[in-house]
Amino acid sequence: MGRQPCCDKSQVKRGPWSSSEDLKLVTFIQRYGHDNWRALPKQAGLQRCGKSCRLRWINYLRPDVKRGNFTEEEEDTIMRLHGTFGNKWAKIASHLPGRTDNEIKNVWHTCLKKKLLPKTTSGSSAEESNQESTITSPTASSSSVSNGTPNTANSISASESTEQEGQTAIKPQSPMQVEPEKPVSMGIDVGITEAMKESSTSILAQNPLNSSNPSSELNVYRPEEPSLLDYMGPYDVNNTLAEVERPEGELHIPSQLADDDFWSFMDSIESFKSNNYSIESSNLGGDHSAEGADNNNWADFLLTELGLEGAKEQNQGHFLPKEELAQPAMDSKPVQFETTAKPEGDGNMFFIPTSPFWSWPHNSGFFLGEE
DNA sequence: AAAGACTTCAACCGCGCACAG
DNA sequence: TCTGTGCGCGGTTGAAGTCTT
Repeated sequence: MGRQPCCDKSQVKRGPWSSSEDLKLVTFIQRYGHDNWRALPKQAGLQRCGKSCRLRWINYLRPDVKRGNFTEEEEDTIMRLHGTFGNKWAKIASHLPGRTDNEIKNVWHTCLKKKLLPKTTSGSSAEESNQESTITSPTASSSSVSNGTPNTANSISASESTEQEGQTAIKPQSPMQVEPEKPVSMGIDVGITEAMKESSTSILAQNPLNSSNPSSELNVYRPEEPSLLDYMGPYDVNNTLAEVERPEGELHIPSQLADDDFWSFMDSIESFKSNNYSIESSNLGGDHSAEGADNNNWADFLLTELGLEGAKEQNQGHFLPKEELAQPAMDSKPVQFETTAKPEGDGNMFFIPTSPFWSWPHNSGFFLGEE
């Protein structure tokens, strides 16, 4: 009797994940964790199988997952560890914080294997067969370590190897082990172009908030330019608002944020909408002022500032998908604004919406443009 | 400019292992 | 000890992107 499939294939969606599905998954896991992958899709309202959710989370959505090209150091480490462990990708990944086994496996097959070949001219066939043998025979790799093959990749110390067996290597931190009150940096970037990812640098390292945040050492992806997605402050899963310093100056809104899910999320935050604040702003020659009940729809306000006020109505009550909005220019559009009043609390403080998915700049909560 | 070849990588699949009952 | 269930791992696939002709 064969093994039962993990789920009813006819009932689940397959293929690439949409930003909407990502949003659902991340939001759910941030709030409730992932104790039971099998039950998670149903609870989160996803038409996916649990396995698919797990894979998506681990390989892509997890906050500490590091994206972008592998450094030379990382590549060296992979080659060295591969010589020791063979195709034990998960074990190799445990040595590379923020990197997933899948990613390492891919980079091995696409780049590193080729790099290794030119080095092994006369003995290339033996080297190759040795490596490939690890695919079908897990023990083959360990024997290759002990057989004295003059392979620099085998130079990992015995103690290190043993240590790995005990799983004491750096482990990616489970999101639900993160206290909600602690600063959480998110590498999620729905709506951000691949080009931005490619040019990404570690703004994280420059952020003083991160020096006290151990998890931030994982060097997650950050866009080169600080943006609305670059929020580094504390994220409270139980409260979708974060209190930040009163924003003044330019609010840069990347066009990539013109995403259906983002705007829906912004509009969904009742507590934010009910805050009685007023904003005076000007953009593209037009002056707008917004005050409390007169403009308690944050998404509409921002769309107005972006000159996209008609977008929602044009699409049967929904905002246009990002594919249509995020063109022609992908640059940030600055919105000049100044808050003038806030009835409650410290006058220098201001509430901004937060989410596990959509984030805001660190420091004042907004990216302040040049004077 | 178009077509085909090649590369990349996200996602899928099946199996083995661990664990609870 | 046996059996069922869920998770994690490693191999593979295929769509999309890039390069070459």
